[in-house]
Amino acid sequence: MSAPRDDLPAAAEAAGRSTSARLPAGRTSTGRVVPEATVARLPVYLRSLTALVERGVNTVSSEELAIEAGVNSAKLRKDLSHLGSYGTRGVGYDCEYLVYQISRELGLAEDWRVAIVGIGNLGHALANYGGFASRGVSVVALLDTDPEVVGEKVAGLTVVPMSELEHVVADGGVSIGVIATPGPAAQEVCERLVAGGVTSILNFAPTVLQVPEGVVVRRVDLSTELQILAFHEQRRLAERELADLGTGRRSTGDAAGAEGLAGWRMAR
Amino acid sequence: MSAPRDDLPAAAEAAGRSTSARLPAGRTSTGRVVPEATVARLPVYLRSLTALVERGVNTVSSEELAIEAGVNSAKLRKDLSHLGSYGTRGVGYDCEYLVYQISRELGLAEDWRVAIVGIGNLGHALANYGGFASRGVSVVALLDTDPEVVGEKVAGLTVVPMSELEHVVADGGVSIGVIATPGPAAQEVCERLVAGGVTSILNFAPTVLQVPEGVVVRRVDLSTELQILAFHEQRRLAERELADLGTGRRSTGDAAGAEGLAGWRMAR
DNA sequence: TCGACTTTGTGCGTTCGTTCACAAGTGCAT
DNA sequence: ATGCACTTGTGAACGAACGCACAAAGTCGA
Repeated sequence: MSAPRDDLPAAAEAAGRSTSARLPAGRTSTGRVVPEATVARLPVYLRSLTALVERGVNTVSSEELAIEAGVNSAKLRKDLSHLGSYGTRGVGYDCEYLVYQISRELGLAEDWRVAIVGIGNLGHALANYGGFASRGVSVVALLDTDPEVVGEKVAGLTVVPMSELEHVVADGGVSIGVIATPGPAAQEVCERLVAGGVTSILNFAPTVLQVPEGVVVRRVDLSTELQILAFHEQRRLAERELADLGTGRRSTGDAAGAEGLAGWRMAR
Repeated sequence: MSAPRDDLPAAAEAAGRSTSARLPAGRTSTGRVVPEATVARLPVYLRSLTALVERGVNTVSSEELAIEAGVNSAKLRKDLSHLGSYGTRGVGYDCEYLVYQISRELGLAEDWRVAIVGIGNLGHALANYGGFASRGVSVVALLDTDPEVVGEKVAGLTVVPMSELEHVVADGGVSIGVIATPGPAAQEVCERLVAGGVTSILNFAPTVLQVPEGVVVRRVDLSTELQILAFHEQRRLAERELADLGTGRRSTGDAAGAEGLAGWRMAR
């Protein structure tokens, strides 16, 4: 049977806390260094794991979880090894325990408060998105300039006017700001968020924000994503043409066709 | 004058990742190879450049453009050098010409057709997003299951029922699909899109899609992004606590406060 | 207790990406 | 012309990330 590590919510302290004097950027509470690339994948693993738990799965091997998460199994193991040795050789990983450990690593034990600025369609979508409400992150404020929108109830919260921004952010203990405004407004909103004490920003506006040192910004840009896809489309097209020129029909073009379809669901 | 620019910690990796099999790093029409990391930044440069053009700027140096785009100038130059030698030493780059070259490289000369599946709040937001309508990418179909939504006019298009999917995609020459459905529906939608001939997918659902070889998937996941920010918040918190332990209260917290604000706008 | 089998954790070579630093080119003033 | 100020393009060093392959560590059945 799987290793019964029953130190779930309790042993957060026992686990790490080497509390050595120096902790240069990059170290976590456990003193380990978690590479950025790994951090970016942890949420994916977390989601796959919670899905498994809900399906009643107790234990999962790196191979299975890797398929679920769409990564290489060696990479998965290395990623997890950065958090500690939480697997059991010959068995795999205890799903629930791993969920707990990854959550802890990501800082989802605390409850980070989020304010969303700009309650258009996107802002609505974000506010209503139940996905993160569940753990670690809770939306506590919605703001907009439009008098039509202000006062409206969205996802159980009342939209407040932009003039309240600093107030709401500072008093509400908000540390993460989400910008879903049109591009031109983004920089100013950003500055006001930071002034209110926000130190992390998720920016959906098509703008590169200028922020003071110490503030982390992540940008999500729809048209950027589409343009990257366009690039790949074009490249594929060029390759196909080139291939056709040569042997008639070999290589990549087919992969997207019938042949590839046969095996595409092997994972599951 | 310390640089106020904050290097985005994870910019390169960020949200999207290609699920498809190793595409042999893109060759351009000229036979050059453009690294993925560069491709991911080109849209940002493109946006900065078009903004400059609109402001009436003719020429820009790598240093200026780099600030605008939030990257290191050496990186910018190397990125651009992958497209060819389009700059003039001692002068800089001709904005309009560079816009043209980057557009061409990204494949925005062609007009890629996009279908959006799932017209909830997010789907609405995407459909109405004017940003990409302008160049290279045009939304030609909206689909949803909900009879309430089907028939509705959004952004000048009528929402059609999901049963039409393969038909609309195949006949409409759609090569890029955007999935904005709830998680559970995503995999099936994906399969049907591919069956209709889509070879690139932008997935907003919280799911890892299984696709046949040759199909490129980029994933944009809100809660993933927030969890990454939570990680950084936590790390910063830990560091601050540790710093306070040492010298009383000269903490990094101040950096986000008044002190940092002084210089943060120098770029502009 | 033993041996066959499974799966983790990681050392290592490779590839990819970033940054530095500077030679080579360009325009301008003199 | 000549020299100066400026900026590109890139070689080279560095660093991060990937993935293979395997020893170590565990399980399970007899």
